[in-house]
Amino acid sequence: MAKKIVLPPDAFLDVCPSRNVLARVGQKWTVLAMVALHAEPMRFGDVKRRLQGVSQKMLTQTLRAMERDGLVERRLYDERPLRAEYALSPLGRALLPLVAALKSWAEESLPAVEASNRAYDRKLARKHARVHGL
Amino acid sequence: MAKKIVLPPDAFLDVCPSRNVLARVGQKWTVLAMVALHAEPMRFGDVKRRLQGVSQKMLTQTLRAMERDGLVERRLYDERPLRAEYALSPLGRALLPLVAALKSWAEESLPAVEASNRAYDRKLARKHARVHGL
DNA sequence: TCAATTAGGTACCCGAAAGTAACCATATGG
DNA sequence: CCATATGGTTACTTTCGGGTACCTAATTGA
Repeated sequence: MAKKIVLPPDAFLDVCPSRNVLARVGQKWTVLAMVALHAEPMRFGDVKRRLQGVSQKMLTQTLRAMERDGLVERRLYDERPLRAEYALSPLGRALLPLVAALKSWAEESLPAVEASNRAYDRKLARKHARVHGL
Repeated sequence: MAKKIVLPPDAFLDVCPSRNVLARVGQKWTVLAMVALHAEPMRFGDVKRRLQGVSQKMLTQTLRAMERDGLVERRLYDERPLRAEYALSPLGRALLPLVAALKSWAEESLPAVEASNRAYDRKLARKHARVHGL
């Protein structure tokens, strides 16, 4: 039997499963949920209140997916009423600085991005007027 | 007229447009395209070959969106045949370290994530068997 | 003359992501 | 008795990201 050669993952290759990992971080609520959990474990309702506009279903779905990927740990306490706590796992804590930086970058760059959007749209409108008819 | 109070962007708020910025970075090909352009300007075809599996339409769409957001600059040279070069803008270069780290994290964490997936699925299967019927 | 390269654009379609609404159980407060 | 809170699940629907296929238009090589 020939020795199996193991290549390091490379997301540039279309067969590479690391693309899936990348895709999951790209889910709508994942980054925000991670940042919400940055400091201490939070209860479901607390996270929900933090992520304004998230529906119950989507938050459950997001947290479940993160749990499945090993980014968060879910602890369900058998109390009445129920109590569920979510905390970043070691893997999640390793990812946290990256996504937190991403969120911060998005907030800081918002003015620049919006200005660029407007400039692009104006340029496109001028071109359209020139070509299509003024 | 009352003085307008300007709050800093906060992606936790559901009205905050920074969420859109975050969403665009989460698009399937954006991160890979940015990393591909990390070193030097590249031509359309070069980027396409680098991002294995990307369709021509999606690459155009991705690069256009990035251009509109001010992440890349597109230079079209009037040569025969046409030549188009894409380069990271200053804004894009500021974002590059973050998305590059994200891509690296995805590649490095792939084994851990896959192991976590398997463990989670096994646990879920056991629970299903216990509840539904063995 | 035919094919391939350059860099796109457009029409059409599917499946996944996301949202809405309803339901469940248990418990406390009015 | 009803509303609230806890933490979900399920069904249904809609949106849209992403894909394939086919088109342009100019130029080069076989």
